[in-house]
Amino acid sequence: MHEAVNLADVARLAKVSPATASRALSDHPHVAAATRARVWEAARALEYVASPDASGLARGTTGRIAVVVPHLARWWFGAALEGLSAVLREAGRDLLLYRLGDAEARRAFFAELPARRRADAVVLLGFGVDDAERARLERIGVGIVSAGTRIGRHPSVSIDEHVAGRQAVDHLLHLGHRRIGMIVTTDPELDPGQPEGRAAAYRAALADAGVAHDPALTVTVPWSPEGGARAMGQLLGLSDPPTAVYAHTDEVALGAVGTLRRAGLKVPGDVSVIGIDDHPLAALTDLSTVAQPAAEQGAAAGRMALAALAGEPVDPVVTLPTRLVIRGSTAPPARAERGVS
Amino acid sequence: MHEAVNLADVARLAKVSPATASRALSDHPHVAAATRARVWEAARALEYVASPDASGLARGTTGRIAVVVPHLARWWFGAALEGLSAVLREAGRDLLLYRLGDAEARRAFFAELPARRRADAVVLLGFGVDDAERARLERIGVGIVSAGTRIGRHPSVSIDEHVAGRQAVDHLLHLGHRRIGMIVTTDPELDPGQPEGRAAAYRAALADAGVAHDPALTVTVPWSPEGGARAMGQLLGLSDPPTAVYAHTDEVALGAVGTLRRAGLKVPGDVSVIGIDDHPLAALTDLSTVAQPAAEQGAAAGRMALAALAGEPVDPVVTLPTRLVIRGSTAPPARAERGVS
DNA sequence: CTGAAAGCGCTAACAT
DNA sequence: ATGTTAGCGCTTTCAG
Repeated sequence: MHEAVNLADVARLAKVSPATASRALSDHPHVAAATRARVWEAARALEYVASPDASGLARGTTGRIAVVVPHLARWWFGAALEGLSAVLREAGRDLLLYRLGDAEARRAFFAELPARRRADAVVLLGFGVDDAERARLERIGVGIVSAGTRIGRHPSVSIDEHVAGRQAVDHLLHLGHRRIGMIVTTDPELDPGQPEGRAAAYRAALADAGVAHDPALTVTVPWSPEGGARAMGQLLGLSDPPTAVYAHTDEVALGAVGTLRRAGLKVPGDVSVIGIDDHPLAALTDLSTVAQPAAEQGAAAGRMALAALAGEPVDPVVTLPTRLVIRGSTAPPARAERGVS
Repeated sequence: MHEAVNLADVARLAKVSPATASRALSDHPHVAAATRARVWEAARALEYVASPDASGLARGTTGRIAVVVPHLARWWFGAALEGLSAVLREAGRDLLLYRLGDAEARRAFFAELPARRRADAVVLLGFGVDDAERARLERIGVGIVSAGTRIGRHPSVSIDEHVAGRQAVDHLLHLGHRRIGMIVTTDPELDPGQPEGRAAAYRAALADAGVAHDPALTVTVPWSPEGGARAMGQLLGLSDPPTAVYAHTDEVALGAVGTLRRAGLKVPGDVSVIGIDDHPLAALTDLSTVAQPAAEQGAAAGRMALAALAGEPVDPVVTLPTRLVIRGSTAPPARAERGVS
């Protein structure tokens, strides 16, 4: 626990002024090579680590990026955060994590703007904000970027929800399914636009295939694997149950598969199931899905934030591709009921 | 993006000196109630948020806690981080997140001590460090606490790995299983003590039950659900395969279940499977397991760090309880092969 | 109870 | 190329 060593100590040991030491350590031009070497050597010897607070104060920046997330224990968020943290680490920026747990934490965050003066930029991961919240956020006075959702006109990365939904539903249609159920999951904390896009894709795909839309086949439940299980139960209770089910996320799809198994039904023999995400357990449980690059979205958001800080131009909207991954949970319906396309 | 407002602005508006404004805002004694109210009102009007860097510089603290994790996309880490972040938020501390991805990132972290001067305490989540790393860490000069592993003599929270392992294996033994396989998962990034404890429990449980230890029944694979799948394949290839399998984590257990299903075997009819964790998907897939409180471990670590900062006494070792959760993946062996206990 | 002044550790003109 | 001088925004003695 030896006492903190300052720039002054380094300067003294290197026999230069603090100013020169500072210049040498921050690789400024106009520093004699020999001097620079002497200073670095002194710094190394003393295990000197500059105080970012002090240099930030003097320079007017913090060296930190604030990252705001609504969840941490869900796959997408963890993966996105991994991508983001790797990019920030590479750039030598610190990551300040703000988790908006319940409604109260969320209200407090936007009311108290804790990120103010603490970060050079704010990255929002996977959740939308209302106009009032956006206004508050903008008062923090730093750049804003987001991944997985759009925040006003600020730069953002995400997938095309509509395309992802079409990839999933079109796959089921191609297999010959005509009676396709959809499990919509809502999460008050999340981006309201996400379920919308994925649900609209379902309706559009059915319409394009000439399949009549049956509202009974759409079940909405709050986000959670248990929700998926319950929703599947409801679909099975229908007088004419679906031969295939499209869930908005893999975790929910896995819940549905669980219910089917317990009901003694075969997947995909009796019912096909597809999700969206390509959660690590999807590969394991042989779940067909639409893969989305979560870590890449986080990384791209990080790069955009860094670019904005560097004054470089930033794409306002980056869309990353999704990919249909066909595994063993989807197959043609047992008795092919080909529609009159 | 209105210009940053400083303490000086607040002081001016409240017609007091910056010193008094500072005292009033930090709820010091010896400030007239009227003055205090005037200052707070001014601060509110200007949406003043103090610069933690400046006040930290002056006061000698940072208001931040550094949290170091080896992974983010795995359940335990996300959950622990959630518990930790909630506690820190409550206490008004900021959370600085350091993720040690690959070996290079890890080396850099310990070599460059980026947490130095940036945080008032360091919390290590779920991984052990070697002596050299610990020495470096201690040079950061702030308190250290850990969850999920022990770091020298620093305070830590965790479960009793040995007890957790016994709960799982004893359950299988109680059901009448005598030929029990174990899937050990190693992760170079993680605490080497963890697999040790869980594996030792297996051997001890078998010994106590008078079951001879067959080395062929222990398979070691690197951490990953796929690892679990492969390991199960190997166990199935044995001339006398196990009737039950104990996996060190649920994610791995689920991989094993996948392999069994693909092989056309029934769980638990043909083979019982149990894991450790109580991962959210365990409930869903009806996996028996030993539940461990991940979020609580993170929260406890946070509280310990805060207590240490406050100069309060801190328990050096906190052990949280685990709990056997019996679900549908475990049952008595088909042909009960009672041992000669 | 309040103000003036010094300083936290560093950087950025401004000199030389 | 290097040293000197001001602060960055806040807290904190030390005086009143």
